[in-house]
Amino acid sequence: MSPAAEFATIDAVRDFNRFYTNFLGVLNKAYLDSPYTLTDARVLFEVGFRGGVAASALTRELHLDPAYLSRIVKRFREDGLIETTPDPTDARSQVIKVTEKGQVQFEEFVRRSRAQIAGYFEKLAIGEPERVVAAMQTIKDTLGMDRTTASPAIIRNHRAGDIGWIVQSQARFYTEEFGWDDRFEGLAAEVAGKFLSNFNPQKDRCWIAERSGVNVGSAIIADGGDGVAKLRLLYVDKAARGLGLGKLLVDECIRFSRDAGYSSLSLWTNDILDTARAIYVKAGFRLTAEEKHRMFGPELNGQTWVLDL
Amino acid sequence: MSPAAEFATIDAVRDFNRFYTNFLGVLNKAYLDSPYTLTDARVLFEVGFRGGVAASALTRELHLDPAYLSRIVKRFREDGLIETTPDPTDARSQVIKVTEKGQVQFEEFVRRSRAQIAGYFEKLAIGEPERVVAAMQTIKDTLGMDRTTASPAIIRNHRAGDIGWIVQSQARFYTEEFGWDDRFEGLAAEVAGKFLSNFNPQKDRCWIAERSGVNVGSAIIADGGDGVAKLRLLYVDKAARGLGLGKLLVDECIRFSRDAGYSSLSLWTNDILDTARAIYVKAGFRLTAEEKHRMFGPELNGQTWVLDL
DNA sequence: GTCATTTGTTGGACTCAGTCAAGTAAATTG
DNA sequence: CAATTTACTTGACTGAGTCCAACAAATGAC
Repeated sequence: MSPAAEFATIDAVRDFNRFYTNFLGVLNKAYLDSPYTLTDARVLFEVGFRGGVAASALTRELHLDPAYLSRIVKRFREDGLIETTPDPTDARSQVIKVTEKGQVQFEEFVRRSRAQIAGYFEKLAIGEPERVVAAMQTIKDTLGMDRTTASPAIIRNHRAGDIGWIVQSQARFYTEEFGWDDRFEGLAAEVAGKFLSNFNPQKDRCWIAERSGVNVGSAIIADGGDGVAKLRLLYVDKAARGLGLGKLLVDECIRFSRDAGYSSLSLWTNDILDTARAIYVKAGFRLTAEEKHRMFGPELNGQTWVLDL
Repeated sequence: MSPAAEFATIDAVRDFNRFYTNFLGVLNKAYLDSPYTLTDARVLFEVGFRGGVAASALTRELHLDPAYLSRIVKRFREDGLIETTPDPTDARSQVIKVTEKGQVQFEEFVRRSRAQIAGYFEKLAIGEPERVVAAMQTIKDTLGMDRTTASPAIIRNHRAGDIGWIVQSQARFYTEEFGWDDRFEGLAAEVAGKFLSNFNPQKDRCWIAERSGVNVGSAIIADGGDGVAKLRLLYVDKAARGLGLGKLLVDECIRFSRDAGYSSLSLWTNDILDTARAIYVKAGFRLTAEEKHRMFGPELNGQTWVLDL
């Protein structure tokens, strides 16, 4: 970073810190009408979340004074929220766990905290919460020291709005990356719309890859007739590349197609999409047809791949 | 947001809050080896940044107790960091300003704070600081928006991904609000897809209402044949209701349809959508047909409205 | 086996941040 | 003009959190 840019960047961070200090201050009022303080809640949360922590780990994790923590632990033990047992591997240390009563209190904290945030998010436009979460993820992943603990992705079936999301994200990506025009989005929307309109749970399926509530990938299996399943709209967002999500989605598609009784699985793609092609090849697909076209503006090499099930 | 998606999103926010509380805790140690506290710094910063503030403004801005602030101001005055002069327009109030000495201390605070953050940023890869700052901007703009003084909405033509956004936002809204099923999203996607596939700039148009980079509304005019324009997919997001965007979009539709040489403008809607209907009535549309249907699950009253141009 | 280190616990003094109540003086409202 | 509200000030107080010192017991390093 150049020094000039540095000041602007740093002051932007300082500005954000002032803003977020305020924001957190408002949120933390949630604990006001309980007999516990914010620090109490943080300790109980940490103990409840992991299960069986040493006091020394807590002081490091939460940046608390050992003396202070010791007193909090003592109070919690007297209140019956946690119990401590000596650590068998290190007799100096002790293992701290929540009791059932502690678990109840812990869940109460979680409930309150969630309600607070939900109150804020209610006022937001569709898609805004996801943008915020994605931004938070970016900050945490970048500033957080240990890079290994990025939150994992899950794969689930589609819900309301997901089809629209698929169209939107693919259209943006192919337009920005390859300069495809409107017609691609039109085709994607039509394909996706027909998929939903003719949806048959036995023969059709849509998978969404999601990470901390944000959609990051998709794949669709639709009935192509004559025992052929069509794999469509495979996509993994830039933010989630390199995690093997593409392969996971394709595997899911193959398994489902087999179980649904299809005899083969077919897909249409364009040869510029290298990573996707690599996944198809690895999964055993073979190229059955190829033709140049200009369906979306630039000249492209359309390819049909087939896998016998 | 659906409740299921909500938990993942909210817990991601809670996770970030825990992380950032820690991060801020570390940063705020910057004031430790100065004779001033974090609150002192906040006060001096606010006074230094604006110049000539009333005490009451400070209490509001920094969420401080008047008594508490009064003492801080007193101490600062004794230390020669600030000076207070009576407000000529209101003798109860006083104007607080930094002295030269105060300015020096203020700059020292800024320097320290910057050094702290710079220390963190030194370890980052090229481009990462910018990503972090952009993410912070997103969070601040989304959460911190004082929605009353919010940046105004603009209306523009569609871009890549907007059609997908329309499908997504409408599907989510009608599913959550009225319990409509998948078939609505399917129909919306097909309609929107056909619109793009057959797009004719002379006869078709799509408007997007946007506020600080976020889509908040939409409307489409498509050629219905026989000189009839079809108004479709009118939508204003929850976050932007009450700003008259719906009317603005409909007006835009009417003007375009007239200019494009259509003889009438027709639209299909459902009677439960009260605010939309009010807009149509006001614009001069008249109800020409009505029929009960169950296209999207619950029983609905479909209505066709027409405006002669 | 000794010595330094780590993991806790306890006591006491202290500061910071904030609350509460009461009071003064000016401004605003009816 | 009286009553209420607003802008501060002061005193008395509290509870959260920090700092320091001392201590016990176990562990690790050499």
